[in-house]
Amino acid sequence: MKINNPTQQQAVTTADKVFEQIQHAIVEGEIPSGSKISEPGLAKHYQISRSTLREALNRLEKCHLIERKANVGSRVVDCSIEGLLELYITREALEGMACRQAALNMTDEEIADMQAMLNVHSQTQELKDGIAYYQEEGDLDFHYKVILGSHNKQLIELICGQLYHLIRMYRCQFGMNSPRASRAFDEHSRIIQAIADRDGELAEMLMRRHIAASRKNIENKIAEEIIHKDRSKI
Amino acid sequence: MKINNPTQQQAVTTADKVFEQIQHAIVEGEIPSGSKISEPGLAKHYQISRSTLREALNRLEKCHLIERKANVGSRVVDCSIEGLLELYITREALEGMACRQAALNMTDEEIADMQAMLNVHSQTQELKDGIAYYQEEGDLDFHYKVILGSHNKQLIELICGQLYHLIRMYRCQFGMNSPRASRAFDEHSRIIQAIADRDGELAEMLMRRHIAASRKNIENKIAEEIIHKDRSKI
DNA sequence: TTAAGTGTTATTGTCGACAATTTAGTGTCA
DNA sequence: TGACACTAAATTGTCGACAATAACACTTAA
Repeated sequence: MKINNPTQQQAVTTADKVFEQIQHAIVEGEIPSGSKISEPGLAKHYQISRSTLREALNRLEKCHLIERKANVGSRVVDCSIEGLLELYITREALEGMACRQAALNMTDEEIADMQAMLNVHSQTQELKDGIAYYQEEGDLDFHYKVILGSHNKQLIELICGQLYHLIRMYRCQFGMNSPRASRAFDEHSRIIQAIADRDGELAEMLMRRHIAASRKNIENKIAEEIIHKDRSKI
Repeated sequence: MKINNPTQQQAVTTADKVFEQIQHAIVEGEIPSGSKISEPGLAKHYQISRSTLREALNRLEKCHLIERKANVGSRVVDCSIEGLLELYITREALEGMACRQAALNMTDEEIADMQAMLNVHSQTQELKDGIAYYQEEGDLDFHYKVILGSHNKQLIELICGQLYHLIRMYRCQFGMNSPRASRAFDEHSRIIQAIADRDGELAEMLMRRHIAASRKNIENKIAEEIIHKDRSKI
């Protein structure tokens, strides 16, 4: 499974490939957030025509990485703190419901598969003290499996197809490799347990708390940084 | 406020206008759901070039009214019962959270405005037995105001910019002018009350029940229709 | 010095044509 | 008759050029 787009098919057209390249560049911050996009410039850079580039820009707009205004042009979305918090609130709603649906709709095989994955992660975590690996791939892997397990095309499309690119962008730009690794692991375990018990209500509640905890963690971090900056100013 | 797109600006470019026309045609069923879209055909019909048409198609894809496959073409989404139920589940999650946020973030003026609107609706409802008007415009108006009241750009864009076009499409195609008018009115009242009390938790719960009730109403209706069909077959 | 107005430049929107791919149809062979 | 291969037609993807709009610089007047 390609972790970036588990739902979409492989890129076949050049617009697809350029879309993925630009997407990567935006997420990684190579194209800075908030900057204006020059169609002629980017087209020349990627050696394609403007029509093809615009096709790629449309896909970027679809996953909320750029914003367009008629007769004015495109800008990369800017990563504000408010935007990040709004994103997490939306995520809490969608993934919470996805988790509830997963408890109702996942097959026994899918559940077993997810439990096996968690075992692998737990060993890897113990071996490597696993903060980096676990949070980067493992966390996304877990959340993807839950979302796909909802068997709800709307939820899958909205979360995996749209929100997650933005989330990855924020993670990169704000340098969040999340220090909650071990605690997150426990929370993941409990969520899987609730799904295995087919307890949708509990599963949703746990997932929402799990994401809300991340959000509060971010809020605290931001608050600390502000305090730190204020001190250095004085 | 234009009820179809309270968030977007007015259409200025021809691609925008054609987008709105096709959108209307799809929602109203003039272009049947599930049918294939011929780019040369539609371009000729609207007297525009294929480039412009493709720009419009991209926006239709953005609000999930059509689906595209590389090198194959576009199809109007087909209105399956499963799709409708999935849509309502997603809506329950998003609007529930939007309602919670509205309770936290709406200004006193916005709340007063919404209460005034409900009063107007109640009178109109009594006057006309108001099923048609209330459900069509009034219901959408209420939900829009709550969503906008969340002051959360992500939620607003996802619900108003994307999901609601699909919902209107299903409403038209399945001929749902909802017989829950008076009951829905009571539920709306209670939701506004919870928002006015700044009780986010209750507001979310009530909104979720409100939407879940609609969903169950649909499920029952579908079940009846199936029974009816089975009888007529025998 | 600022404000408004005007002309120039650059960017975006739209167009028609060509290339690449898929689909449909035809014919051949087992 | 059915399945496979091949050809032809239609559709989609890509390209470069032109038209329309917005951004910028400069001039002029208060």
